[in-house]
Amino acid sequence: MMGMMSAFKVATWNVNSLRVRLPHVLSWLASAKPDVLALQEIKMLEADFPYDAIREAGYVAAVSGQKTYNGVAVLSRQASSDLLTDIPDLDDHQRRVLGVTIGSVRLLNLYVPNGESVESEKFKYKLNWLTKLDLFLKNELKKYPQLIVLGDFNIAPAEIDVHDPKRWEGQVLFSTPERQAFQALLQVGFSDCFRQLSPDEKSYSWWDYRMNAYKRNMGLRIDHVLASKPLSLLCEQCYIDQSPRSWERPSDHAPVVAEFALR
DNA sequence: ATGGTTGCAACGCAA
Repeated sequence: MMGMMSAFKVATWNVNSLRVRLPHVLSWLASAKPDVLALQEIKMLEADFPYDAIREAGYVAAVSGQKTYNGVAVLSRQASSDLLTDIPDLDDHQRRVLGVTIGSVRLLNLYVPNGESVESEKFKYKLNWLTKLDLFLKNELKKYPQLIVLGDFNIAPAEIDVHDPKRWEGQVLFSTPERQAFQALLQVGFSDCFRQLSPDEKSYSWWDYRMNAYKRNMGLRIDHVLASKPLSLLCEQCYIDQSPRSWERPSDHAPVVAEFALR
């Protein structure tokens, strides 16, 4: 109907192998019923993607995969179009990016490099990757006013996003250059939906498999949904669904969900 | 306390 609002529910989840986590994804889709689910670390080739199971669940899939590592996919109820798998001017064989258009919304699903440690070459690769992303997003915002950038950013933006900021200070995922890179992304014209709606909430999206980190709630908020300013005004809910992290043989990440009241 | 756990794939690498 004319003028009627409809909820557009998007989610992001680093599944750490879709081969292992397919039952988790199917179960979560059935209960959460998002319009879109962006997956990271599917760790498989497109040829091995479980298209049939995803279709039977009521979703279509756009996939950018590779063998063994990385790999991203976007599941959606509506078909997606205008797929993009690479950031211009970033020569990267690692499959970490998937842009799609769904209805009036442009989505960019990201698996930002982990960085390993602040002393490593992978850390330099991470920072360069984020710089190139920044330049890319400036142009994407001009093309797509309704833009959502979501995924595993491998950055906890602030102290409130870390269970023990003192211990994590200067470490990868929470170092100053990474946090500055995250702020630079926001400065391009995005809002961190979770933090926008819950300024004081301590809620994490990732817990290390080691040291019983989940049971002790030793987590970090490193998975994010960023919305362009026009869209952020329409964001009505954003939350982290911790429940799948407590399931049998879980991913080390939990899904982050955001709901937008599209016109 | 420089540990520990998981996935992939092959006895190491990446997270």
